[in-house]
Amino acid sequence: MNTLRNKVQLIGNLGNDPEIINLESGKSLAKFTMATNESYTNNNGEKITDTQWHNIVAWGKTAQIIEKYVVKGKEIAIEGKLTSRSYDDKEGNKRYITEIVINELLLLGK
Amino acid sequence: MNTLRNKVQLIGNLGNDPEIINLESGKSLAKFTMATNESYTNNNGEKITDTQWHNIVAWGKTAQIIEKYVVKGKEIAIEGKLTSRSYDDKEGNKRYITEIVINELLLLGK
Amino acid sequence: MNTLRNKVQLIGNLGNDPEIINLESGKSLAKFTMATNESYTNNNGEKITDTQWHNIVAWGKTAQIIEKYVVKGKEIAIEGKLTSRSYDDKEGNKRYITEIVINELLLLGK
Amino acid sequence: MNTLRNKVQLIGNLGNDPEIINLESGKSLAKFTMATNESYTNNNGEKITDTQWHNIVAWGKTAQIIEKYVVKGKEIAIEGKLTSRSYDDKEGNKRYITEIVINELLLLGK
DNA sequence: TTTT
DNA sequence: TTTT
Repeated sequence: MNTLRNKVQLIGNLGNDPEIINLESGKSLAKFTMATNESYTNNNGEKITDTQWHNIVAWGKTAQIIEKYVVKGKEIAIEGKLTSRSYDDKEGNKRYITEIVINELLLLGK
Repeated sequence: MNTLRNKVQLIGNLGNDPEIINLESGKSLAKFTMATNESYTNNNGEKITDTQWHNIVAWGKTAQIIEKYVVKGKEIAIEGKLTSRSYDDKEGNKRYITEIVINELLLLGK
Repeated sequence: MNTLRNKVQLIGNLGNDPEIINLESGKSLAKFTMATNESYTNNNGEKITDTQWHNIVAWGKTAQIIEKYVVKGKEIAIEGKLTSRSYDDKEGNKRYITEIVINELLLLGK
Repeated sequence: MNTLRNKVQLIGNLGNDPEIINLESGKSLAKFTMATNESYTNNNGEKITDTQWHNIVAWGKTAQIIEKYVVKGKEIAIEGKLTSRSYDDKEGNKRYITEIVINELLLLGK
């Protein structure tokens, strides 16, 4: 609900195998990183590739589909919500991380 | 080009007046933060408001429109690209920041 | 589900008051038309306004929100699915109609 | 410009080879139909497939890419604008057609 | 760290 | 730090 206010859509490839976490509550969680690749020719006629890496999180039924079908290198399309949170690192410093929480997943490629 | 691979859409309000930066190259740049608000009722019947804050960047003509018409509190819709970059902070630590670079802007409210 | 394959997003205004239909099954249905306005300057320097009209349909809880809060002229944002169907008109000719079935609704303006 | 107000995103397959039209003005135009497939299990436990067919139009450089790389059956992702227009059929009756004019094209599959 |  |  209210996904019209905060929506991210990415098409790209996984950089690693998903990490599956089974919480004590019985819920499961999948985490992985995903690359989006854009290539274009700049003003100097050079071919540029811009790769962006994204932190992805999925819950529940989507996490289970990911556990079953999604591996490192796989091409997927996702839609989700952009979220940021802070945590304290080992040295006690406040760190910020931005993650996309998946609403919908599409398996591409083959 | 290739915006289908990396697309963010947000509808929300500015948390501060945009910072306008005129680069030596003649290009201008606008930076601000934007909140997206989601409210829902949780399993305990409590009304929850989840506010996410986003770092927004705009270049060129869009930066000029922002300079003219967009102020703290203003409601806008944007579409852009999700980007992350690292920089070194004052203590020399590597820091990461995630920003949305605007492709398109819509002024809402009045 | 599977909304990534067929998604329409519109921001615009209602052309008429929504028609609310209460089906015998107990379900309710809202129907209305909605305009999207685009204005631009063409190659001859003339200011052009292109208005597109869309047939919108909503079911269930969304239909009830529309019945309560949405009237002719109101500005809304919607996300939905693009559908086409055929029917026979009064003269017995096959006619085709394209409609957007709402997944999500946002009330704009005030 | 102003694509935030009227945006369609489809992922699916071509139902026919694109028709390429070279206008006297020197512009080229590509036309084809595209299916989006949704499958789900209904309340009676039956597996349902809902296929929607869409009329697609592309101009200029996108039409040239389509001419080169896109054939019947090919999987593509598109983003475009929802438009409707009327024309008179052979019997002189006013007919309406809804088309999606492509802004952006992505070739999927292989 | 992916992919084309 | 916004807004409803």
